Amino acid sequence: MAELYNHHEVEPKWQKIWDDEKAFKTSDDFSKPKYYALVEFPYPSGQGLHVGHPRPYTALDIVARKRRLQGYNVLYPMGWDAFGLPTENYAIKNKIHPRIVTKNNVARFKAQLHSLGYSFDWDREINTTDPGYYHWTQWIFLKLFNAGLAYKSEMPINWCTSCKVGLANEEVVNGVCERCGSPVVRKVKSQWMLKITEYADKLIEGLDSVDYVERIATQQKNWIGKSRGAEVDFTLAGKEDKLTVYTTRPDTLFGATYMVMSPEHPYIDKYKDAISNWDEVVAYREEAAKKSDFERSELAKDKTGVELKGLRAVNPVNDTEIPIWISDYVLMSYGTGAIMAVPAHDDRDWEFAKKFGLPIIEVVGGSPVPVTEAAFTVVATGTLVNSGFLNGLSVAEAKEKITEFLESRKIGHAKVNYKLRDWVFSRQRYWGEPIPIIHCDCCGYVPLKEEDLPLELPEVDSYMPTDNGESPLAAMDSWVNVKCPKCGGPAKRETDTMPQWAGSSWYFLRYTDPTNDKALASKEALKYWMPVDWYNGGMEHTTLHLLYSRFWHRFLYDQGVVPCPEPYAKRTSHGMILGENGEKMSKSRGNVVNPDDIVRDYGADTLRTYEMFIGAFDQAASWSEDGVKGCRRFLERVWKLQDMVTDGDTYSADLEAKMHQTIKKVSGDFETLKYNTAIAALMSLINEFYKKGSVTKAEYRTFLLLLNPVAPHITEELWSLSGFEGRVYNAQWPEYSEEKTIEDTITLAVQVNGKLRATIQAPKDVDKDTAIALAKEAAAEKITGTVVKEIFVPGRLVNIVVK
RNA sequence: GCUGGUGUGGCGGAAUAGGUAGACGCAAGGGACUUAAAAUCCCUCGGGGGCAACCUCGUGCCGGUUCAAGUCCGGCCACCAGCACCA
Repeated sequence: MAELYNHHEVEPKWQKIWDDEKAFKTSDDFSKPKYYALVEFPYPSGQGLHVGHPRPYTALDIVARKRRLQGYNVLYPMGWDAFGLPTENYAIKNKIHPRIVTKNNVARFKAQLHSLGYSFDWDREINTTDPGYYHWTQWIFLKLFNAGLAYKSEMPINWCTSCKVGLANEEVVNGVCERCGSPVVRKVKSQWMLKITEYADKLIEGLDSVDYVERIATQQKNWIGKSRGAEVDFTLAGKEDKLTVYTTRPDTLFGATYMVMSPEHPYIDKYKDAISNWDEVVAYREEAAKKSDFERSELAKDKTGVELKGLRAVNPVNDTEIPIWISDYVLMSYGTGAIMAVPAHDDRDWEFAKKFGLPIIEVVGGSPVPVTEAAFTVVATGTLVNSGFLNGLSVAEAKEKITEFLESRKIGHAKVNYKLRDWVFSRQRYWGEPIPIIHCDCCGYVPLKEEDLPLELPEVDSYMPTDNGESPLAAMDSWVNVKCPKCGGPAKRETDTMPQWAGSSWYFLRYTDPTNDKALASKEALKYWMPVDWYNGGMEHTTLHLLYSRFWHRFLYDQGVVPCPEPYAKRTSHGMILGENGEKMSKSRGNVVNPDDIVRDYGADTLRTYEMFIGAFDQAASWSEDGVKGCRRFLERVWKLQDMVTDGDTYSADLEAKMHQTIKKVSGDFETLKYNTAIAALMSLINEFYKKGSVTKAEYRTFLLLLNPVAPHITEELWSLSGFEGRVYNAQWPEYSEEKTIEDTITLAVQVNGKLRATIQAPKDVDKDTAIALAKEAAAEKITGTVVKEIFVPGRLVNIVVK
């Protein structure tokens, strides 16, 4: 009899052997077929690993391990996204250098990951805070700068009142800081910006060439928010200027009964003298300025606004004079900051018109209710009315015709707009990559020379950010004051640092050649390894990291640095692991599970198995300690299987089909995120072995191989105890034969009028007539009346239809 | 409001292409072993009816297509996620 399964001995033993034997070292042999599996590298926080981390890591570890058994050269790397605010805040609070904090956190994370038995190639470990790494982050920034895609701009930014730092639009969630939950206000600051908008189309088109799960692709498309329409010039009555608007419905131009400008529109000041109710306008404008963008949209229900009395616009298609209003429902940051209002065919304009008693003119017929009752916004049906030369046309035809008309008269043109904004790239913080730019009064912004990279973070006395919005680096005179690389005159360094997203926007490239000091990675390594074959990560990164890194990668492709336009061939996403009570795990809720405790009490293999068995991989799942116990029980049954092994180099006759079915099922499920059913199939198979009380050597061997990617330690131990050759990690993945997955004798369902009445046993290749004859015999009592139809589905059922 | 997704036992969840609903696991109940407990093993486990073989209802709700619907179509409802005055 075998001893009881002791994970305390088995797991560290094999982790050491794998390390010693360099079991998972990625080969530099570029002639072998490659497979690049990637999980998002963690931010090494002070809290240590969370039980959420092992879910994606185990999933791709399974894929990586399986691929190795299938003969691929596998790259499955890990590293640290280590710049960032929490580390800096911790450093400030505890007066420890962020570098030290990072080092300690990384050590803890690494030990935790190691205890889970992941097959990462630790020789390729990277760290974004390493100067040898951020050398190339800065290098990419210089490329962007030289290509005109990085620029400095005075603009209102999202300012987190607690972190004292500017945020990208993507980092503001419901008006508060994504990180700390504090209110975000608008603040005008000079910021480095990246022109991601220039890549909007390429980022949309690129989605067609990759295999992303549907919801990720759609979310990215919605975030980029491409819309097609036209810009139209309205003249200001009695003035030289034109008021240009953007609309997606140029077909409704005849229905424009008033205009609305954003309260920030420059024409308001320009035509101050013409506006007779100036005091009222100023009051409204001040009121609007006080509100954050969030409040403005929160208060969306009730429209407000003020008419600019004395200023009127002329509709270019019918020369009608119409009033101009200002209202905060029109945003300065989208389109032209002004709109033509067509209340009959736009919900917002309709509400505004109703509130202020403005005329509503129907120009698209087909509305189910009069347009005085509700706006008619449907585009698919409807024919133009009250619209001069557009009358009788469909909406689509009218759009085309009016655009031609506007272009021929030079009073408008087709125009595409995006919701995507440029990326605010400055952070007024210490613990980030210094931006390698020098500002010279004569030469402007001058990039550092490539040979002067990396520009290392200097030591400072205090990491405290300042209330005036300057980075702690600004106080370091000796570092700030330099000579201009161009003219040699006195100049100052940029003191803002890069956001955390910088280092993670290209890290997958570095893994291919992590120690290269001549380039971010060699051309050969990039050509061989890229693109990433399978990238899994959190849904929360869809409009942040995932979009940013696609942008950088596409840019690097355009620069000839990387060999393919898209970085990730396949992207999947895992669901969150919730607490036992179904709520998000958090300290305050007291429902946090520490993976260290699970590894200690049940073992790494149990944790891995449980997290894969917990439910559908892409959906949220609640933690259950009882569920963990169930998986441990399964592994103990696996352990005890060693006492049932009998000689036999083949599968036994009664289990042959089941063996082939299981190989097929497990092989397929590991590829399609269905880890839970793969494990269920293995449990089902082991139940068969127990029912028989024995398992042949061949069956046992296959079983261990199939289970190995999920539970690598116990399978490696059992493999070695059974005297199988070598190690599981470099054995071969088992094969199945499609033909053998079908049993010789199958069970057919017998239905009468679609209802199950009996089952029959028949040979697998039974013909229709025999099957029907058997079925009629088995369900004879139920067949009353005339048989009108007989249906035979091979391998499935017989259905007798009687009347 | 818009976009995407999900609704199946006491619970987590299964069910290629429409073809025996509830795999696998958990919990629960009963039994064996034990002085006892834990562990382990065996049995039961969607509702209702029947001693039983069986019958009947049942995959959020209403209708439809089909020999056959958890799966397809039409119309609702609920929940989750993302976006949200983007003209």
